[in-house]
Amino acid sequence: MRKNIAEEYLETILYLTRDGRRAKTRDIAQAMAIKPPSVSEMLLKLRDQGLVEYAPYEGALLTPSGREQAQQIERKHQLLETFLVDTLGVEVDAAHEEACEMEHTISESTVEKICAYLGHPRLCPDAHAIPKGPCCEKAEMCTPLSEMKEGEEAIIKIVTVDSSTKDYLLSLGFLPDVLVSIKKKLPSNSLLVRIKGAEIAIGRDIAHKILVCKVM
Amino acid sequence: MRKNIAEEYLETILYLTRDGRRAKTRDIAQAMAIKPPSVSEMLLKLRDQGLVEYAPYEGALLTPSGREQAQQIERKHQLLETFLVDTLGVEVDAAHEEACEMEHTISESTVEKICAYLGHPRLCPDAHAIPKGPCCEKAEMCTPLSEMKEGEEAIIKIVTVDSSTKDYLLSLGFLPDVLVSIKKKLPSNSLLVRIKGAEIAIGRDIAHKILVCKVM
DNA sequence: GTACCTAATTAGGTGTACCTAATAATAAAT
DNA sequence: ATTTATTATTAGGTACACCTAATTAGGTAC
Repeated sequence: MRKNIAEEYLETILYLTRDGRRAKTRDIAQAMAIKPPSVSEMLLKLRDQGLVEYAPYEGALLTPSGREQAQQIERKHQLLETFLVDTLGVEVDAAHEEACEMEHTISESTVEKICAYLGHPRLCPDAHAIPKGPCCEKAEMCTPLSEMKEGEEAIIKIVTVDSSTKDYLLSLGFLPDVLVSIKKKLPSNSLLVRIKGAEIAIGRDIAHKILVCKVM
Repeated sequence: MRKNIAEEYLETILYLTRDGRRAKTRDIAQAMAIKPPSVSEMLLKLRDQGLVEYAPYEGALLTPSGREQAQQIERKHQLLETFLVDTLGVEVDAAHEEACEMEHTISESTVEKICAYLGHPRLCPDAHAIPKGPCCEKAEMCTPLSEMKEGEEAIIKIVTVDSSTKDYLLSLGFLPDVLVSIKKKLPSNSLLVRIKGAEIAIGRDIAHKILVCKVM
């Protein structure tokens, strides 16, 4: 079974079962612009894979694992669409079409990076809610380094910056689970921090992208 | 013939003919991890589509139209890879793999937007040169609004900003081919410009993303 | 309860991209 | 020049996702 195709079915079934009812063969076929016999056939395969609950003449339902996969694809779609529209300025309709294709090729770890890049958005350009991902949960337990006050201490948790900045920060010792203390907040909103015994100045923009966990 | 698959063949042939020699069936098969008979078969189809020059036992060569398509995919790949690595901080190897998939799903117009977003980069993270696209040519004939001097006038050409900023600028009349004149350059590098009779302040960051053509 | 209608399934078939095994062409070696 | 090795092609077959046409199941009307 082709991965993209299975994903399309799962997405469609997720959509059609939103109201709690089982998805009918006919409706799945219609939504995917294919004929009902193709659906019957595929539902058997998806059932064998443990992705849908299905018995002939009774429609289909997602199993927990099928639902999880479907939701993950949907989230990929929404984050891609958000990125295309909000960051690149692609038209909403075109972005939707393109996200439909790209959602099957982007990896889990890359969507998480896009999510962080977009600041863990809660809404898609089409106004649908975007479910939280693992990156959102983590980010919620953290505060940007830029919001720390003088004298406070924190543990570095997530650093989401481009690769050259990342290399620079790594060379300074900015790794997850390392302790930093804020020595001074400069008027430009730059920070003077102490890390591994060295005092380092960090610009406002970068400090905003370093998420830390306050130490009480 | 599936689009993605044809594209994979074209890319492979482009790569294998870099040295001027014709691509051998065996080498194409090896590069694509498939068997030679599959290649022979597909080469006939690609020939019928006018994408490759091919005669049995003589290997394959790209036609002008095939070469153009192949180069376009290659450029998509490189820009995606650059984006993944430089902007999102994805590991180089993972980015390469992912770009291999995504290159077939991203549209021409969206790659152009990514290219502009990245500032028309000339090099890929893997050190290969990225060929110029139409957006690069246009951008070369323009200067960022932020580099204009007080008293100068210019025609707006390309505005590459996120969608909310775009809406804001549109409401002010920042459309292509509209004339702006720089009234004052503020110490913060913000600009006071005159557009359609109104005086408007534009921040440094936004001014950098508005490309204009100087009027002498 | 029977007739009827709609929806779903089964049966059988198509096109695509791959495969293996067998055959043919080219290139290299003696 | 003939044999040998390599490479390419042809022939025939598989898996997949779709299709149409025919059949069967389930719900509704009378």
